[in-house]
Amino acid sequence: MDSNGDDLPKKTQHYVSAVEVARKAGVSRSAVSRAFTPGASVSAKKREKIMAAAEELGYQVNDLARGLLARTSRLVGLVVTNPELGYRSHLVAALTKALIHRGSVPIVINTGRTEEELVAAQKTLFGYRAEATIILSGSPPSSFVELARRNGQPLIVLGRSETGADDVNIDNEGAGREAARVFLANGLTALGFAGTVSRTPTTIERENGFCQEAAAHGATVIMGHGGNSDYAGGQEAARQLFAGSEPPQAVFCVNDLVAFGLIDHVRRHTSLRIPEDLSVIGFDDIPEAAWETYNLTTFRQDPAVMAAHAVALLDQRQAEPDCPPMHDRLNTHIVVRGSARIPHSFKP
Amino acid sequence: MDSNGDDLPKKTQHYVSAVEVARKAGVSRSAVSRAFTPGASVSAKKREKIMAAAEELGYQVNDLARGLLARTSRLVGLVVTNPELGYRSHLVAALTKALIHRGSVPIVINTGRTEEELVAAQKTLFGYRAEATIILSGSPPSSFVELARRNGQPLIVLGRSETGADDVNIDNEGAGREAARVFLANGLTALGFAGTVSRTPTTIERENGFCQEAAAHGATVIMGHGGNSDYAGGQEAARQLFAGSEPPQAVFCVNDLVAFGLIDHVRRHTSLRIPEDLSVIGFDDIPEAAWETYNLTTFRQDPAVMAAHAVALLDQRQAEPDCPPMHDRLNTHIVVRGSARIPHSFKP
DNA sequence: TGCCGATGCAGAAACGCCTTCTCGCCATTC
DNA sequence: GAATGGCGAGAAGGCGTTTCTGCATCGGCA
Repeated sequence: MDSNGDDLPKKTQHYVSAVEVARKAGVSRSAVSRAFTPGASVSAKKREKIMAAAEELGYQVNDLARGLLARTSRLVGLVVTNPELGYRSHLVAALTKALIHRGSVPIVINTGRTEEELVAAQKTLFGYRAEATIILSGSPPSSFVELARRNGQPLIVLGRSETGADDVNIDNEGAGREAARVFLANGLTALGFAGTVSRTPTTIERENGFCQEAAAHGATVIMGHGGNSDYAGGQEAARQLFAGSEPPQAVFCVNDLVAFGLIDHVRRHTSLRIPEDLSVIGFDDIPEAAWETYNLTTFRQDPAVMAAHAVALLDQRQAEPDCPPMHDRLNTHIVVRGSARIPHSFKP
Repeated sequence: MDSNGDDLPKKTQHYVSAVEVARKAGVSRSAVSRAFTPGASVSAKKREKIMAAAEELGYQVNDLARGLLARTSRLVGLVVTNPELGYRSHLVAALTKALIHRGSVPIVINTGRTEEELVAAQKTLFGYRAEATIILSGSPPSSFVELARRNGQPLIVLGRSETGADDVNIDNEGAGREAARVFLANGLTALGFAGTVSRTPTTIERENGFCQEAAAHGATVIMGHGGNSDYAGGQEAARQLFAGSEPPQAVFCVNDLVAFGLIDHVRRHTSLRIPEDLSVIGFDDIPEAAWETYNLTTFRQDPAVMAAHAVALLDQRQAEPDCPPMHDRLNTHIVVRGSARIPHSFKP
């Protein structure tokens, strides 16, 4: 028992530092440091003694100091808007998990997608010398990309390309085309697309693929655009699509949430049965898509896979800081459930 | 134009430091520091000049160094399991938003709820000298609470009391009682409770309140327990509840996801109509509860309010580091929709 | 048995970057 | 001419890492 004994715990209102551990273990400050650095030259006996002292004192290496010297921390920033919404909540969960598994520490900047807000987020992350920034929503302006490059901070953008940064994407256009093909192979030619007014590159690609493939086969596509790409947006799109005298026989929805809103609207306000009178295909395959009510045919976009690729891209970028922007494009595959008639001839 | 001119951007593979800003602005190092500290004695003109230089160079104060000196960072840790699931995704979103609004920077530790995992999360957060830790899932062991106290790091636990730390809670038991009262006032006496095998304090309180109130009025409650408190768990609970010859007339579900699973199971596998033959009440009021398919009567637990209270508690704790553990108990209120028959006499 | 060189380990010192404090100086201002 | 406010210079402090140097120990060889 030494002087800072157990009977005075109140006084210890601060973190213990390496000097205290050194004193307790009867070694030098640097020995403590070495004990915590893998591969450093310390004898096993001494390391053990130091670790015991550290454990007893509740010592924890100060990552702030460590990062100061290393000029980088293990913090990784995730910049995201509405992280609670649909697919994004799963992506955030998968990314935080993957990053922690990697030994990094995820910071989640929940903010808008305007340029100002993105720049503010970047400043915060620079301030903590974040190891990297991953952008899940919105498109970084080129100044953003440039500044990250200048500071040597990897920047990964999900769901956008052409930003000048590394990105992970999926084949939205291909999926859109495939959705059209599923409908067409069933003989359905009156098609609909349920999207949103505020179009993002992602949704535009899905729309383009779908419309192009439909046009190529002489099918017509009528468009419905809700306010947001969520449940209410789906209802609104449905209202538009099914208001006219010639409603579509099949609708491709920009994501699952929109599909749910659309389906519920159709069930309540029309007599159409799904999938007999109306085929619906969604996008994302969030867990709700498998719920019995919806039983939605949709395109699977596995958040864990996306997260793994983002992390892999980060590793690569750190290995080669100066190589040109890398682009990773993932494939999606359709998950067949009951909301769309699927032709026998069709192989996903 | 000085020597590190614009024609050699490649060389700037590092963060610019305060000395460089000082040199560029033609002022002293300390002036730069003063310019970035609110309330320090700098003339407006000089500050402006410094800010301009900082802007041009892309300078950002190193929060690692700042935190090292201050012995604390502005990082706040959120420890959470399955942050993508139901109510929790909304809570995480609300907390990150509230914290950022406050000027803090949220770290999200997505991990299990075992003691080991919680302790590992704590170590990480100590390492970065986090301003505070907020636990959303699981119960911190007493060593955890003690260590946080010793290190002077505020610790806030959501949804658990009796941990020795500050906590924010809701009146689960009262809500359970109210659910029972709604059913009873309708003359429904064959009641059911849909919960999970792995019981948490939160769910136990809801269950207790419900069962006690029912028992006090001579009603019987049969229990269904799914594996997890999610959709599949709700289906499983429904299977148990509706297997016997005397199914319940009304079921209180431990949360909305369970209610959805239960409702879907009932619709598919029984002929019972909701709410004519079966009343269902959920808990949380996540957005899906308002979807037309479910139109679920449920208890509202506003994530933004919960987050605001958590942040307020944090402010209070920082103002008075040594006051005894604080407990904040929020009320819930029932949101009446169509899944349960509501008696005319009933006032929420 | 005694000595040399090699080896491994420990301690001292410097470094990273910012904040804060103390002085001392200069230019205003009354 | 004295008082004030702004500013520069310099140094300390916070904490861990890394490099350098010195010392002890050990193996090997004569």
